[in-house]
Parts: sequence; C-alpha cells; structure tokens
Amino acid sequence: MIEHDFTYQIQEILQSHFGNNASTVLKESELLEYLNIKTKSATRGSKSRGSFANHYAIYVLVEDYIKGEFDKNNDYENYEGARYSDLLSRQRELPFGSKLQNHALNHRMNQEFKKYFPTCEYIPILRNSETNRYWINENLLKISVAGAAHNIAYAVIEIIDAYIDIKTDSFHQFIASCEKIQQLQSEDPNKAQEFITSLIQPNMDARIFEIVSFAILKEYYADQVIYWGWTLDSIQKASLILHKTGRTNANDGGIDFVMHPLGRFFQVTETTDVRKHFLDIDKVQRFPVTFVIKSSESIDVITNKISAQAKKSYGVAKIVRRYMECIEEIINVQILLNHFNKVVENNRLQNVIEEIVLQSKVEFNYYQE
DNA sequence: AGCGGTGGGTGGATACCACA
DNA sequence: TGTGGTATCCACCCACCGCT
Repeated sequence: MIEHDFTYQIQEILQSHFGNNASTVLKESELLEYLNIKTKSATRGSKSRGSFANHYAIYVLVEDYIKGEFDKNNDYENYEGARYSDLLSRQRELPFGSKLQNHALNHRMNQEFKKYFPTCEYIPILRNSETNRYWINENLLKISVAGAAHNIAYAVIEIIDAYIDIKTDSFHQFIASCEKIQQLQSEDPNKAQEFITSLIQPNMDARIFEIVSFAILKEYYADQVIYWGWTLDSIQKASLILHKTGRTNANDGGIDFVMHPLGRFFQVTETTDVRKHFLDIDKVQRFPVTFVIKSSESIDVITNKISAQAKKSYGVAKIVRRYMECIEEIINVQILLNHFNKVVENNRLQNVIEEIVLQSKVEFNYYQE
C-alpha cells in the first residue's frame, strides 16, 4: 500500500474508530485503500486538481446509508435504494461540487475502482436500472477482523471530510481575507492596499497572480479612452476594456486576456521563458503579445534574458529581432504595482477587490449561498 | 535533467431515451 | 412536450515515460 502525507490522517481517523484494529481494517478494506490512493493530492497545494467527483459519489451514498441507520439495523438489503436526483443534488451542495454531473455515479467510480482492484469481487456502486435507485456495496463497508465485524461508514465520511478540509482550507482563507479587506477598505485603505500588494509578489500562486493582475489591469485600462470609428464623422469615444478569455487552467497555449477595441493580447507567465509563445517564429509571423511576468527584476534585465534565450534558440540576428518585436510590452511586478497605485488614486480599489473575489470563485468553482 | 509525446482523468456540453 | 436519467463526445490538464 502506498503511503503519502494524507495516509497519516487516514490512520488517525481509523484509530479513533477502531483502536488497535485500525491498521488491520485499513489493510483489509479496498474502499479505504482506494480513498488512500485518491487522496494523494491532498497536500500537494492548490495547483493540483481536487478530483472530488468520485469521492463525492461514495460520500453521498454512504451518507444515505448512515441516514437509514443501516450500519445498525442490518436491513440494507431490503432498502429501496437512494434516488439519483437526491444523490446528485447532494453532491452539488458539497464544496466545489456545484458543477458535478452524472459521471461518477453512473460509471467512472466503478470503472476506476476496478482499475485499482481488478480481482475484487465487489463493485462499489450498485444500481437498479429499472427503478433508478442506487446503493453503496455494503460488503465494502463491513470489515471483519478476527471474527469481529467493523463498519467503516462513519470513518469513510470522516476521511472524505478531512480531505475536503485540507483541499479547501487555503482557498477559504483567501476568499475570507478578500471579503474582510472589502469591508475594511473604507476605514483603512492602507491595509487593503498592503493586502493586494502581497498578492502580486513573485512567491504567489500562479492562478492568484493571474487573477489579481487581471483585476488591476482591467481597472487601470478602464480609465483610458480612445476615439475610433469607420468614418471621420462617426468617431466615438470608448474606454479600453480588458477581457479574460477563459479559466486560468483551461487555457493551454491560449491567450489570457484580450483588450477591446485595440485587440492587444496579454499573456501571464511565471518565468521569463517565453519561448513556447513564439515556437515557430522563424516560419510564421506572430501576433504581438504583452507579457505580464511574475518577476520583480527590472524590465531591462527581463528583456535581456528573453533576448538571450532567443539568440540561443535561433542564432540568426534577423529572427531574434523579429522575435523581440513580437513582445509588445513587458509588465513586471513593479509596473503592476504602479498601475495599482494609480487605480487606488482614482478610487477604484473597491472594483479591484470585487473582481478578484468574483474571478477566484469562478476559477475554483466556489459558490457561497 | 530536460524535453516532447502520449494516454488517462476530468469536466462541460449535448444527444438520446423513457415516461408522464 | 417537458423532465429526469443516462451515455457519449470532446477539449484540455497532467502524470508518466522514453529519448537524448
């Protein structure tokens, strides 16, 4: 059995339920081992995926099992089963579960379980396709150790709860502090400013950095206007609007922000290695991009670094020049801070914070009633 | 060690089907 | 014809793996 950081917590929970038998219970139970495998990412930081769907499929069924007190009354075999709609809506009430679909309950949980335990004779989720009712396989909940029967239903719930707690804790804290700052900002704008400043430091999580960059730049550009039109007498005034083109993590090779109506492209990166954005620059003409780089180095240093990489990759001066011409602007942490200060001067701090809270909730599927 | 390719996992969208 | 339940398609992330 694999052991990782969260395994220790699983063992602790089992100990509180089964005392000395805890380790045997864990060894004997495929379901617990499955949870152990699936909780590997618990302590891997906010960047790794939650993968809550299969956890929640087990969770809602076991919860239903406990609600019927089947761990005590021994009558599960006569139970009519749980309704699909109830299970699904319960899943969606759980943290980060608001977008879950039928996948886990219908197929994927069983499929994945079988992948890990090909010889296990039990299928975890049972269903009757005539009545559309669902059950957890009770055989997987009852573990017998030296002739004594142990029911792991409550332990399973506790383990998944603990997993949810770990996975969401830092995020909850983040949203909470945003909301606190939001209330606080009229009384103590300095505090709010300090907080935002801390969010765009180089050691910040990439997704948070992208969200905060977006919020600042959006407000910053909103103050700028251009005049444009199809004919001279139809020229109109427009403020620059920055759009986010998708979720941070659903954007492989895509562009992070687009500016209307100028059509500027913005790309947020963690490092000065921008080669991947200009991969075939020697063959194709590339669209100019503004890079928001999570670095406190000066623009000169960053530019030199990028230029050095380009030289190393292409060698030919002409292509290097074209490469550098495709970088419309570089925005580092300092420039972001300057822009931010300007936004604050214009009394738009509130908007920035609101945008951060909104975008974070979207990014992490977090909804609070 | 760093890379590029690959395939499984995940979530969103939608097609399909049964039934009222 | 709307609703609930299920299956499938698709895009994208990411872990993994073999190559250099």
